[in-house]
Amino acid sequence: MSIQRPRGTRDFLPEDAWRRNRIRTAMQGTAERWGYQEIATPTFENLDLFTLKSGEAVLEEIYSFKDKGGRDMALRPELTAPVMRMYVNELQNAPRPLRLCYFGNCFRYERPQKGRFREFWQLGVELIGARKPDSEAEVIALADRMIRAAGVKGDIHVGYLGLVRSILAKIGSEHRTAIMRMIDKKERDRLQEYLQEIGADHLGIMDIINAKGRAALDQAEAISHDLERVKVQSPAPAASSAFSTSEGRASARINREIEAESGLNEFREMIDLLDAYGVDATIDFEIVRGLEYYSGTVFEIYASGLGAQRQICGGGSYELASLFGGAATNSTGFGLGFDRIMEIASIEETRPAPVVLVSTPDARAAAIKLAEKLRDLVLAAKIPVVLDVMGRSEKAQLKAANVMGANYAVIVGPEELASGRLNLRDMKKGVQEGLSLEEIAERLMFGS
RNA sequence: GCCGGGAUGGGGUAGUGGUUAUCCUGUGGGACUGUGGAUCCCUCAAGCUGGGUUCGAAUCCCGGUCCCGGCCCCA
Repeated sequence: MSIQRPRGTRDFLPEDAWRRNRIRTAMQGTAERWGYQEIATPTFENLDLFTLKSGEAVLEEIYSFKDKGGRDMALRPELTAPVMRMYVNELQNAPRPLRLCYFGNCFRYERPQKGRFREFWQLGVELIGARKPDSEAEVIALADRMIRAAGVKGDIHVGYLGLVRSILAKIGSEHRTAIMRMIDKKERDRLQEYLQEIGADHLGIMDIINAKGRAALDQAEAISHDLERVKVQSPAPAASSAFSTSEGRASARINREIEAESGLNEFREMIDLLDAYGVDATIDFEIVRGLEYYSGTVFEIYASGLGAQRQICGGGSYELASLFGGAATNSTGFGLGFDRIMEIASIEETRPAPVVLVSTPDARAAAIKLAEKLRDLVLAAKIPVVLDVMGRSEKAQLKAANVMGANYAVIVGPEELASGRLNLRDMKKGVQEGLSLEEIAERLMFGS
């Protein structure tokens, strides 16, 4: 019995690995052309980093362990927290804004299913320390372009937490988490009942989440305007005093209130900027992305063809730097589910076929040197040049070349070495021709 | 954590209680000592795992592992 690979992990065979690399390069190249610089963080971090950001509840799904020094460590379950930790540790004095991108494996102890694995890859960007509407529009537009670079079409839904939060500020704080949760879960009926029970059904929450697109924005503004005349229900603590910086280790999920100003004008500004980028996005206040460190615009992108796990991207503006001990800094970013992208990515390219250098035993040493030279000559086209290492007959070498998918073989024996003209064999046409190594390289790269 | 369907050479498969475990593909070699793909021959190589039932289990039953799909969750 051989050893099996761990549950929820995958092996990537040469074809898979090549495809993954192509698509990763296409998407990351897009980010780099927008000025985002790649960074990398450790595969494991102190466990606290993640419980601080996401709460103790994540412990159930985190790969955590004690190292030999007794420290609590965790395989990273996501990349935003490590990136922000890195920012706080060593980039707080870097010129603003910071445009960072990353690609890395993450780990979650979950039940595998379509588009969900225990080791998975996230590709994302963070834009740190810039003005919100501009940052948000740029980041959403970039997400759109990166997905397109992979040949994927997604539906972008953009929401805004400020409005819902400002409505919630008028409701007793004990109801807020439950309401946010029901919105996120799309439990319309229960939400409606709940709002009626607590006498908050006149505040417009249902109207907001039911409206979609431009109409939603107009509706939001009307509701926001009405809201100014609504009295705050008790008990309603002042929004900003609930979070005490002296308790810096509190989870972002608990006891942490982001200012509840509606800020709808900034959201509208951001939407107008998105138009300038030519991004087709649906305004959707139902997107709330549960966690409290999100501070304004949030967005998600969905694609079809993925079964139950349709979301391929999620992001928004947030403030995490202060949670990790830095100065409060606005950031906007997103993470893309790379494995889900791979499921639906369309690329037409095929990898370059190898060239096989076939030699007789007495020409082997010369063939090695010729192969080296030929690799340099065809470097730009990334054409692999391979030699036989099986001690095979010339016939068997050609057979192997055929199996490998080679379009050309270069045949080297005593006669070719004596004349300096190597035999370039076209494997498709079955014809061959005596040429110099340089001529062969030309032929391989540019055809005949 | 829950529900359903699965697991036979490297890949794809047949076999519903007794077979030297089927076939295709693949691997390496050969027929063919300087020229590939055809054909033929040889070779390599398999019932997830642990129990149970039985004279006898790949086959029936139970536990586990892993895979596929869904629920929960999704930072």
